[in-house]
Amino acid sequence: MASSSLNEALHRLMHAYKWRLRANIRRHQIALPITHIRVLKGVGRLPDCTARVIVQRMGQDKSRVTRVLNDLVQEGLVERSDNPEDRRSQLLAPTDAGVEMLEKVSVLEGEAAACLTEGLDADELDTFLRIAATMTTNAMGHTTEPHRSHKHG
Amino acid sequence: MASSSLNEALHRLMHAYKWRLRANIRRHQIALPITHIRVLKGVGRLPDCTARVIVQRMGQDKSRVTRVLNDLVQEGLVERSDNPEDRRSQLLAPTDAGVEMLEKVSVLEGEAAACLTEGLDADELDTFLRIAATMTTNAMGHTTEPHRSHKHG
DNA sequence: CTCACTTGGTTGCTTATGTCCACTATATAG
DNA sequence: CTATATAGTGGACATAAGCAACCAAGTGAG
Repeated sequence: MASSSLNEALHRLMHAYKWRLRANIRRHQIALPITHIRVLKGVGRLPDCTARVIVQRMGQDKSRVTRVLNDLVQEGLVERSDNPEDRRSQLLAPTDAGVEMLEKVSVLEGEAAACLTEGLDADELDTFLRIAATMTTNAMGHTTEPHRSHKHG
Repeated sequence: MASSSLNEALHRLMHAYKWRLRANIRRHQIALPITHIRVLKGVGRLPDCTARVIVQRMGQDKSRVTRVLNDLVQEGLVERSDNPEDRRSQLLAPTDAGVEMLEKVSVLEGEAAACLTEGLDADELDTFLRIAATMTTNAMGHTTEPHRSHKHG
């Protein structure tokens, strides 16, 4: 039946996709885990990027983002600078090495996407993306919200 | 660019789906992690199930499956029995408690699937499943094989 | 039969990922 | 100023995944 199919299909797809990504990362000799790559991408793409922005865009835990960011700074791929508008936060930007890395990553992801979409036409891909987005929204938005920072009223 | 969209869409979908599943698991007071549930499902569904079968079906690491199975046996949800056809392996079957758990799980997954597919018609869902399956195959089958399971050539 | 090799399973170790909680410092509302 | 919300950090822990070494049992070749 459909429900069970969907669950299994998603699990399989997740696993396969991650597997493919990892394989590509290896082939390209990139020493970064997937999450780090995603965060780096965020930093590179978003203009006035702060940790908060990353957290919101990726739906990840704050502390996780902090740690990943620490790693990226450590590796010289990202730089923090004071945020003139809020002294609690810092602006994030990729270093030259970070930009270089981002180019590699772009290639890598392009390859992964090309691999996955082999045999699919643009129309199908489009449909898939649309449905995936719908499912994502459905999954997130239902019962209680994912993370409403603590409140006590 | 489509490739970037696909990558991000998959990441988001993965995250959202897992999140939804976890929320449902909590609601149903089931004390099993996702992987354990999947393995239990496999054991329940496949007739002459061994660890090897699970490994192949789920594409998971052998060691992981072993450990999960140990947990499930520990919790009294699965039983091992000697495999008359191969003394290296054991046949796996759910206990009564396991069957009971499987029923709960079935409900839970049904709910998750229902949540995800809200607003999608059967046709769209079907398309999604087909494309997801294609992508999974594409992702797995490309460069080097993960493990060439049993021989066929 | 023995020998080499394969296969099913187990264990140890390491990394990656995700979540919860507590805490600091700053911002902002009343 | 006080109370509370927000941005970020770090600790602790649970889950997930992978790799390598290993044992025991099967299998095929000689």
